[in-house]
Amino acid sequence: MIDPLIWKLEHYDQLSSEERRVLASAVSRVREVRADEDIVPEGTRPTESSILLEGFAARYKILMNGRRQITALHVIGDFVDLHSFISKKMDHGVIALTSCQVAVVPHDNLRRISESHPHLARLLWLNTLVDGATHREWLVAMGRRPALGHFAHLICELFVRLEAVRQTDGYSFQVPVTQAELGDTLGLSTVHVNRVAQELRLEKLISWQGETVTILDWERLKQVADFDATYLHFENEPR
Amino acid sequence: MIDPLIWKLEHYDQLSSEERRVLASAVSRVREVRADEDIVPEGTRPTESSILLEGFAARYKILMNGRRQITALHVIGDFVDLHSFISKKMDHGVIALTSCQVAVVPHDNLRRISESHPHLARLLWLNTLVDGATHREWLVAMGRRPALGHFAHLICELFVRLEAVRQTDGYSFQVPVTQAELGDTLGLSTVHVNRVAQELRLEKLISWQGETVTILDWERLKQVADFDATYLHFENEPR
DNA sequence: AGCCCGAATTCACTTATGTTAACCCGGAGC
DNA sequence: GCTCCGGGTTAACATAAGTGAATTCGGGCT
Repeated sequence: MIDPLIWKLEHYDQLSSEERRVLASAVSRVREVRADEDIVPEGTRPTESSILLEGFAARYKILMNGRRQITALHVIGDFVDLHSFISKKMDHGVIALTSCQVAVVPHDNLRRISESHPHLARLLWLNTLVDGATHREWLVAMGRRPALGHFAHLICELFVRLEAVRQTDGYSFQVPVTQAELGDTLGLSTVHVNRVAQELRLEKLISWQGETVTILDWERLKQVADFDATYLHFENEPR
Repeated sequence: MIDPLIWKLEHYDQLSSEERRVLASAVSRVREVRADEDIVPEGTRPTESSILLEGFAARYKILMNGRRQITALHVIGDFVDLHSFISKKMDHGVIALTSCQVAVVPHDNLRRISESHPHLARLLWLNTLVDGATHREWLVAMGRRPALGHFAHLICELFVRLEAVRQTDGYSFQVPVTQAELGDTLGLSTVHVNRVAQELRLEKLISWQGETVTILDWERLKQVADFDATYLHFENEPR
């Protein structure tokens, strides 16, 4: 059931069958969340963490002036709020962008893992570190890349991440995210997201029909995005 | 010697004297780094991590077009590359903004801590989680706050973080960072940093003479910045 | 006291992106 | 087949922030 997470962790390092078993048995139940509902609301103190099994989710923060910034997009296999196991209080919300299915892992089970399976614990730690590295990459994109490069970078990242959890079909994959949500993600207005999306299509870098994105020219897209996947740390090595 | 780090961790949770001892004895040596030199270069695979004992440092990334984005500012007591213990390869550089003194902790020692002192390991994990939460806060500021609020937010954050490691004097503290470096931090041009800094002074929110910043009106500054320190997780509780 | 040099400041001008408001399109439901 | 509605698209205009270059400031050195 949590195979996508296992696939992702196995991109980082070898997992023993014992570790796979421990991880799978840490799940207590599965929960359904409807689109546009919070998977984890800001300000709460969860006693369990959630692994996304199906759907798309986003971490976000709402400002006083009502504007929203999405700080992370989550796909199948992502542990969307693993950090709450240690940081305790949610300083942001996690919302379901589509209807979602999540596997729930009680913090007590995570604690047991951290006490008795240090290597697995380190891989979970790494999982949160990659979230952090991704935040940094987004900061760079937001601060120093033009809108076109920023958008292209996001597409490159989604492609590589979705490929790792077997959610791509050649160069095509599903991105069930509206342009308004993309605006909140990229820090742009909806109108400008539309302009930039059109330029990417005009340049024959991608096609985007409905929810299906297809990368038409991976090399040139990477170049426009100045994309380097190092930060995702998908390199299997002893950790 | 690593008291500032201990102070910070003790803001998160109680440390046992054994844990303090283990942490202190994990340090193998102290290193000096001159201003503008890398403490940890991008692309390397460190075998040890660094705790900042003296000075100011920054994590950064240089783009193909030569532009730079600073993704984190580090102050005394910060573990600037703890993540390299697990992620192995540096996907960004860490530069000394002033001359710096750093305590060096071999990864072998960190591994031993992760095997034998799970609670301490969780606090180190938390240390990296707060880095991540800070990245998110910066993303929000960068994407959805006007330059003035963004700048104000950074000052609020530095004040709270410096206070935790006893580097403030009332509402005054040292920020040895040029306006050009602030531009790379905030994602703004040097000229605009200057304009915004002047507005903050004009509004009597802060004074900034040489390297000394003084907050003149904390309440109003927080309000302009829409600042909420929750994300720093300085709340002592069992982790 | 005079000189240097990096940093801060100012100025004039450009541009990327935001805003507001229509308008259009396609699929879900009747 | 018609209507509704959320999303996508366009257009006209406004503005925050960038650019390039000159000027000033201030602390360290001679």
